[in-house]
Amino acid sequence: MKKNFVSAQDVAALAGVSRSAVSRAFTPGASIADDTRHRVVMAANTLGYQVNQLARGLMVNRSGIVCLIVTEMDTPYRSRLVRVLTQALQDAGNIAMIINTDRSDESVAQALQQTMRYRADASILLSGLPDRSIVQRCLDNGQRLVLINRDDPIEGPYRINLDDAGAARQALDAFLAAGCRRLAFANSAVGTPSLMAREQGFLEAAQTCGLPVAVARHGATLYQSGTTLAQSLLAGPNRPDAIFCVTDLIACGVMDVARQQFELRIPEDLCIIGFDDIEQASWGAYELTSFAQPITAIADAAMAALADDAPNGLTNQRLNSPLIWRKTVREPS
Amino acid sequence: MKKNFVSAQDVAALAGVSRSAVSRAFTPGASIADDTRHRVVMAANTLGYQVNQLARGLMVNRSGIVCLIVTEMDTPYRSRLVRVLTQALQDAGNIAMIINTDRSDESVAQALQQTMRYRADASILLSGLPDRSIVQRCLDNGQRLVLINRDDPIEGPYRINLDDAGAARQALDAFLAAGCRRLAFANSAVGTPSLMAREQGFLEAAQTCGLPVAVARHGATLYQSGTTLAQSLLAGPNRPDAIFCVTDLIACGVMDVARQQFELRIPEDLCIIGFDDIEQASWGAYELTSFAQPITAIADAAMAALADDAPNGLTNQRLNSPLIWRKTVREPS
DNA sequence: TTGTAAGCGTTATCAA
DNA sequence: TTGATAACGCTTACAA
Repeated sequence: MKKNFVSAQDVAALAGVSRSAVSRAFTPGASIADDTRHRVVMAANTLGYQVNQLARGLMVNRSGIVCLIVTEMDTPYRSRLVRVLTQALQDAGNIAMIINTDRSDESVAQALQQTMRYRADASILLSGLPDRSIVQRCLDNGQRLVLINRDDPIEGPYRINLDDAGAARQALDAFLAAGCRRLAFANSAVGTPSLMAREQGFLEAAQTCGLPVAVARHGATLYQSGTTLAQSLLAGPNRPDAIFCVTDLIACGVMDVARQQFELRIPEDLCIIGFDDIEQASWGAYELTSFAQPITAIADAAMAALADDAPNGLTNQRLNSPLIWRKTVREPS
Repeated sequence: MKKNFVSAQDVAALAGVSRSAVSRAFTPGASIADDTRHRVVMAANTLGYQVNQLARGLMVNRSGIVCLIVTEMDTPYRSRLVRVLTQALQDAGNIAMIINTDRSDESVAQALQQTMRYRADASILLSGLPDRSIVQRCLDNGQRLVLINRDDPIEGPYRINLDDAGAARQALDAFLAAGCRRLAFANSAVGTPSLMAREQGFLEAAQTCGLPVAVARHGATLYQSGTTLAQSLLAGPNRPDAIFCVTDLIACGVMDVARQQFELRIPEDLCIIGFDDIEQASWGAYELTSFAQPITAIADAAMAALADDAPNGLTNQRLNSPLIWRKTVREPS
């Protein structure tokens, strides 16, 4: 039989006060005499009492729980975002629940239902987007919804996005300044809005300059996809001298086969730009020039969206991802 | 004013039944007529009702919440473990809460208090260990406690550990077979029990063979520490020809400076073994021979410890980490 | 099989 | 400032 936790009742008995006094002792700004609060706290400590947030949430209609719904959270960028978000939530007095999903809308819908069962104050979606009806249901029940890097045209939730197209243009400029003319784009096959926005932006910018772009799409957004993408891009007749990779993970894969299999020097023979600025981008083996995800800004925006007095003007934030120059693009001479 | 969620009351009213009927409709194996259950479910669907787990937890004295207490969760090994654990919890019908800590016992103690406030059924500590009194308090309140890779001699919690010393011996054997004689050990300065067990095991095994080991300790268990460790180990007069790195992250740092700064060939001039088998270990730039964390076995053991009928014999599991041969150690010829 | 009523551990309201 | 009492949304005897 499972033991019960210590309750306010127990504390009240030991301290010789009513249970409301115990409640007040743990409510900031409640009207209670210093003396009684002291007695209650003493009793609570000897008993090891902790306020039951489940019961408290029932009363105040606010659980303090925020749900993070995430795919592939063991990926460098994703895990860093999760860490920063959970930390920010903690600092704000909330607590994070994590639900893993695959990319299917159905699994995200299930996650959102779970979120509602625990009466989470808010859900933050790091990937995936379910049916509009379930989104609406969350909203109807008073749950906040924050979408990160989901550029879908959906009304209601707060949305935090990057200027992917702008970054893509900047990447093109960097390549042109380095003297590159045979351009390529290495994408995964998942087709997420933000990923496609990077491709689209790069293609359009190149078109403006009258330059063609070889684009390849393959697999998940992982290192392994980078290796096979490099094989198809570099084996062709008109070998590119610049590849914009939709993600650092892919860029690392591209670099490794470019060097080891095709014996290319980077950046002399081939320039590379990635996206995310994961930790490995700064490692000696890569020194990858990459656009940095503004993780803290994203977390700040998310926390602002969760604040009680969140203004309506913020419902669609677009943040910039600065280009971090390292050694995979020749500097303009 | 925050909106309320739909309650069983609302559903009962719409379905024309009592609230207990609603409760029964969502309790597996409850005695209820098919017809009424159907009516209730219909009503629940149109209203978007989800059982309130907070209130439910209050009644059944079981929240379904399991807390993961973790340091540096954006590290490759850690994030993979968190992903697998959260997934396993989900599959078992539980839900994961995440609390970040620094390594201080105080912050872990605070995390455990938070865990108790949410009446988590169990807490899983991936790092850090607080005062025995707070541990005891969790246990007293009926909360399960699982410690992963914490080799502390503490009674009560379930403990899941690796055979670090055995792995260290195996590493030594591999180096010896490769013809290495000038041994080194690259450790971080954090001094976690499992990290120290690897060092200790390596030193003792080497001593048995009468071989000295140069050991260096520095910084956190991160890539950057590997780079500075390599600098101090490789710059000396009697340059090692084999380095056992306490962690893959450190091994990657060591490899990058060994190659780029000291122009050493791996494994011809220098053999390296790591620990964890993180994803990057398999990347083309490293191809690191490393001991694999048995992540799924760890998760399975943790889930077994959380099961209602968890036997007592399991309280101290020790798992093996197989050596994954890649290309940083010369094969015995 | 069903509804009524009590109880879970809180906070909020209202007298005292 | 304090204690009694009524919610909160659920489950679970107990009767019907």
